[in-house]
Amino acid sequence: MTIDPSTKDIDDIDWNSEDDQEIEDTTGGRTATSNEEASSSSTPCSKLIQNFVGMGFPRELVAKAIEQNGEDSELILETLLTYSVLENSLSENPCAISPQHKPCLNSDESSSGYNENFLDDLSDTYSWSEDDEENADTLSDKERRLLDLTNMGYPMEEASLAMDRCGPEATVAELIDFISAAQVAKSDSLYWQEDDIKPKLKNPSNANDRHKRRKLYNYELQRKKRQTGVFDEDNQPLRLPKPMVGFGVPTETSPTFQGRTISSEATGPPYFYYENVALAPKGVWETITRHLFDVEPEFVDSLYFSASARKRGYIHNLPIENRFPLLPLPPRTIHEALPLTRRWWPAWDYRTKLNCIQSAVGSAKLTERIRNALEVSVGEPPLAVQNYVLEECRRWNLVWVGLNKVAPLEPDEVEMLLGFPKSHTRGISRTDRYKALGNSFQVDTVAYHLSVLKELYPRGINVLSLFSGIGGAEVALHRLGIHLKNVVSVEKSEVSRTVMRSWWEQSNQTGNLVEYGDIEGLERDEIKRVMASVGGFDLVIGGSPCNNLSGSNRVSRDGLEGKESSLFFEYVRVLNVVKGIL
DNA sequence: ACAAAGATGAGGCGCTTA
DNA sequence: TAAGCGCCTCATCTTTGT
Repeated sequence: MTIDPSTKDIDDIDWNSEDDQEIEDTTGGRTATSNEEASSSSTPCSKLIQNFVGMGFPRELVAKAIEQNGEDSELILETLLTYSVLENSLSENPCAISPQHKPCLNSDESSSGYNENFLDDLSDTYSWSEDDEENADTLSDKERRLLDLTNMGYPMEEASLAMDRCGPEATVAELIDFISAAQVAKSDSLYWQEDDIKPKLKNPSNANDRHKRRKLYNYELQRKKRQTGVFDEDNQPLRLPKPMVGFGVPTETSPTFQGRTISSEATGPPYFYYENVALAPKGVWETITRHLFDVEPEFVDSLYFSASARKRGYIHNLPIENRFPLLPLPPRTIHEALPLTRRWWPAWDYRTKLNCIQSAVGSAKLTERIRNALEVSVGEPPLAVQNYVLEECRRWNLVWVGLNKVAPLEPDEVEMLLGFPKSHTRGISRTDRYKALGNSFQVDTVAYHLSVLKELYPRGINVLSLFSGIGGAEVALHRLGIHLKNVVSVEKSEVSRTVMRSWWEQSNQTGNLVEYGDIEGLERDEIKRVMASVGGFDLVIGGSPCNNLSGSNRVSRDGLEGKESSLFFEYVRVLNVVKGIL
């Protein structure tokens, strides 16, 4: 362990001036809500069904809603209203029924393609009486106002959020004002527009096929449900959201969510941020969540920030409002990120995004094998050859660098795709560079989540960085323009520590860097001592080893109890020590 | 010794089809 | 519903070459 009291000049980083590209995520929606009365859901309550059927909802929908929500009448109602809103927004022009506030900001242009796709085919699937008000006297006051708003054409999620934010006494007019304000802040791009690599749902040719439409309808509902990142309290398997955008990404329309509630036990400071692979074996994320104060994981695929995919789960107690991305926004297609490949890219290789960057790369021999396979034919190769080449390209993330020549990404290119400065890992062996980079954060993704700290700590922060690797967290904070007062870094690999220290010096840091090698040897007294010396920690950040969780591991994918991945519990231990001392 | 190449599937999910 | 298919995955270990 060493302390480096650097006394360099103020660095000349181009602080991205304020929140230029700030995207706000105040759109309505709902997070997981506990259904207190769901315990006896095995007996479908016919009275309950009658009640909702009496309101004008189709019986089959009511049954389905009960199936989904148990017997919590409020949840059932919300689900049914969601069906209703979906129905209304599809069967007619949503804006046409909107009041002066124009609630559907992004439906004018962008949703048209969406509708054309398949949703308009759902329009006449179900019908129920339009005048729900007739039955409104059986509803609570809250439910009635919710109905009012949805009948005006406001999305259910936004109406619900507005009611929660504005309190029980708010008038409908006030609620409308809130919703409108939220919508103004909303991005107008739609996530299904651009980057849906392979749209799985085709336009059903027979629009009258009721059964097919039902399937699509259910699919859409499930999608909406997954978007909220529902985490069932009964230890139900945790489902990954699709699209995997967590609480929102800058480049896509945010999923609807309703803020979130974090237990007092989990509330910062200190803020904590934990990361690992999204596609871990079953039960792993449930366990991780349980040990991190039951905070719901945020699953994000970095392909929304980069030209390469990276599906990761993040658990943190940071605010999720007023995030902003690093600028400039990085290229998000292969052609933009690697323009020189365009010239050689064959039309039959329709990849626009790279797969996840891993720690091993394809060999030069493979490049030769592929070249040989391609050179036997002039012009477009036979389908079998295409398939072989594409398979290898996908498996090894190869790009076209010459005629009939594919190659793995260069370390510099990997650095760029992951958001690191060019040559960040220069000076270590090529193999080590690939390995260290493959184990690292995607900087833009993490920075987006951490961006909320800039406002909270305008004078800089103290960071405890566990499993630092090559310093993804530090680079992210630095690029955000957050001054690093003290960084206490714990990293086992000497090679990675070298990269980190080298970056620290080259980026003219004015704070202190304290390095440890072994997290297991970092005991309570030492933590206490170092905290006293730096003045406590504002952020505890780290991604614990994924070795035993990653699907790529064919030898020892042993889950959280695996040799390396069990170090997750060291993260928990150290975090709790820090919380205890603070 | 060091670096590159090759061999080594399971598991999970989305989606389609029977 | 269930079975089947396509796709992807922060990797490890041994062998070979320099």
